[in-house]
Amino acid sequence: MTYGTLCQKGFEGVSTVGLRERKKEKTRLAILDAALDLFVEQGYESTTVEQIAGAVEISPRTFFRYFANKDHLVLWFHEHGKAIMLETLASRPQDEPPFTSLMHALRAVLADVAGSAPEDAERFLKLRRLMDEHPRLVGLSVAKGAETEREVAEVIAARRGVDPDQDQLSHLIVGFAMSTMRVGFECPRRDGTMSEVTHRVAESIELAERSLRPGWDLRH
Amino acid sequence: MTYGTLCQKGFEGVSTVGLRERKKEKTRLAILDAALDLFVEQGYESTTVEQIAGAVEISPRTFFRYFANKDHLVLWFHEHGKAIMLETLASRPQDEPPFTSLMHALRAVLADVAGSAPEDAERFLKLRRLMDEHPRLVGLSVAKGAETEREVAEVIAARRGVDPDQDQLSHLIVGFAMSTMRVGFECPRRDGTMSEVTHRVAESIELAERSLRPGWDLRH
DNA sequence: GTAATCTATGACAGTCGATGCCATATGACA
DNA sequence: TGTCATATGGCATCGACTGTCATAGATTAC
Repeated sequence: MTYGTLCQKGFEGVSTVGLRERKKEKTRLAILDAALDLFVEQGYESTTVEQIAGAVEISPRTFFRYFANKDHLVLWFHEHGKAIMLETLASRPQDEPPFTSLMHALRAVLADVAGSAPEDAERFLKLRRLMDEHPRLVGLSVAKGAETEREVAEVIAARRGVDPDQDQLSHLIVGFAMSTMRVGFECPRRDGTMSEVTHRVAESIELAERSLRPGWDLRH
Repeated sequence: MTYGTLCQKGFEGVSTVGLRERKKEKTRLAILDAALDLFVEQGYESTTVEQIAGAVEISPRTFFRYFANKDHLVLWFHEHGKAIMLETLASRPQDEPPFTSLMHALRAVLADVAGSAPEDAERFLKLRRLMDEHPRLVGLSVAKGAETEREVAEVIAARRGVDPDQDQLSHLIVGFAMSTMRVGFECPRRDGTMSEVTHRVAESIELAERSLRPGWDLRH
């Protein structure tokens, strides 16, 4: 599975997908690209939905049928990352130490991003540059990440056989894992290429693993 | 220093503060309390600024002179927490391991909240219950926390004598510390008393310290 | 192929959060 | 008391959304 999967909804053949569906996905990406370009040009706040809609020649009302709100343009790729994370997690052996599984999930997300189609990679990097200049977007992103964190914590708690509302360690494990992820993806500021991202994430994973006591995530 | 400090701006005597200042702080708290009650009653989203303003008999325009926006009602106590955190951090010896200093800062925030005046404690607990029911508010809170995290990371990097844009470990240290904080403060769901919060935060600090390798935050 | 049907879109009106501007009221201070 | 600073309210306006309805175009049934 690659980063572009979300945009294509599988390959069951044209007949299943239909003209309608394909056109919708094309429009969605057109909106996304137009918006990102406008954001880079004139900033996030000062770009209006009306402008974005105008750039792709749809009505503002239609814009909101593709993206629930303006923020979703920026948070959109999170959905995909979350999906990969949960899938990977489900595929790991139940008796693997949770943090190890989470690092595998993180690597899977990274591999997916790094291996995505050029246009998708472009979008990803553009978004990342955008966040560098707009702290508010980082906030949005982190908040979305916290949502994922909550979900993942439930999975981890279930796997450890404890009640997520009682067990702090499950939350701590996931919290540390998400911190590792954020540090890897967010702390850039050099050339901003995909290979840099890959390198940085690998580095932060290594750092985290070296920092934790062996077996810390196995206690009850 | 107690949690209420922000609401009173010191004790240099009435003459320095003046009627104006005192009235303003009284109004600010009145708005806050009215808003929290309305939020509990009818939810965050469905409470309008007009209603809040009406409840304290001010104009909506004036509301925005006390709180930059509706979200600030909820994020307000973060400012205070951040201030304590940075103060505590500054007061710790430069050669103390960074994570240890951060845990001291966390304990200071906790002590402040726990030792605040009854009305302030009430506000804090009410807010916390509110967040339990409104995921969006948790998101706001986390986003605000991310901002703090960034600032704190700069302090830690400076202290370690490294460039914050180059050194991932500084970010990881602060990320782990903030995760510990969130786990302690956010994972509640029992009686919702202040003593429970105290207990939970202490627990998460202990858990974090036990999980990390001694000296992990000293490497370069 | 035509009719019935489903659905994506646009237009419009309306709500709410937020901001700038100006007039006025009220505390501060000499 | 009079002057000055500032807190407030009212108004106009913008921009993000949302509900509703009519319509055009795609899909399916016959």
